[in-house]
Amino acid sequence: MASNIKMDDKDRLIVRLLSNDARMPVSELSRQVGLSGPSTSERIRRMEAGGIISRFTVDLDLTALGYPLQAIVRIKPRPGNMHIVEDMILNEPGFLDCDKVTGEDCFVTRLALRSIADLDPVLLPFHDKAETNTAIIKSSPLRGRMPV
Amino acid sequence: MASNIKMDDKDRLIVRLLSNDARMPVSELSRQVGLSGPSTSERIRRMEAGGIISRFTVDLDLTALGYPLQAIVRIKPRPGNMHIVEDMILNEPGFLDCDKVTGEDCFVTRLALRSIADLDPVLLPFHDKAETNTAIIKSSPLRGRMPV
DNA sequence: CATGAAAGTGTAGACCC
DNA sequence: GGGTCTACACTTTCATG
Repeated sequence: MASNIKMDDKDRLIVRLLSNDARMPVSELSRQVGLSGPSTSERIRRMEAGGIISRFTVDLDLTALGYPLQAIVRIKPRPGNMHIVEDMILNEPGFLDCDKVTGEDCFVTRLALRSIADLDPVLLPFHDKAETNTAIIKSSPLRGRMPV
Repeated sequence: MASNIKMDDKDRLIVRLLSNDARMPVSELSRQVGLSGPSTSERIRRMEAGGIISRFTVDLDLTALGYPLQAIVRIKPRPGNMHIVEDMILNEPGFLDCDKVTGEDCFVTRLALRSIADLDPVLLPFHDKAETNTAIIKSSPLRGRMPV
């Protein structure tokens, strides 16, 4: 297990700057943080090795990609259908997130759609193996924030 | 609204490579895509301008940051408390996502916790303004996938 | 979309506190 | 142990075909 790496304020600033622009050059990062280039590189490398930074990636705009609609779908498999339902979720590319949770529902998922007409066809195969509850997302006041 | 940019296979490959490592140099990207450096840079710029790429960022590991627990919390404000409840969510740093949805619940949120003991104190202030329903996340078979 | 020169950037080794 | 400095190799950018 990743032994808990300790972060100081400079580490936190580096992470915050990289969150806004992961391609920011080390030279500019170091300027804003107040360290030399090599020190800044070394801190980034340590945070990657320590597992704090799991990867550098891009945020894609689903609307621009042709998926202007999203829904939260809670899925409760009927007895004996747990694994098959999980596989069905993983194999339907529209599902973006899937969390296995305690409580009444078993899966809470996020589904991307090209149009509302696509909702029924996507959920239809589930209806003999699970109960589903769908809520269309009207807006997302908060996405992907990190705790301070 | 972002006029729908058309992407070809090379664009999709660029995006896929950048998703795995947003700091990959353009030189290596261009090698793998089979284009010159400037052409590759230009495609990245176009996808940023067209809104397909909303930003370059880092994925942080919440467990390594000291938040090993997450929960899905559905929040249904009592009449008249809609805006106050939304503000309370935005002002509690533990909430990572908040979606406003149709249906019975109004907000579906994702909450990060340092320990299970922190759940009650975080939700306590909501109890006179909303009904909440909490499901602890046992595992996340799928996080942040993009539709093919 | 590719090429080539100029400017900028990252990395490694030696050194310091 | 962590930080800095310098120099060299690599990368990006811009103008041009």
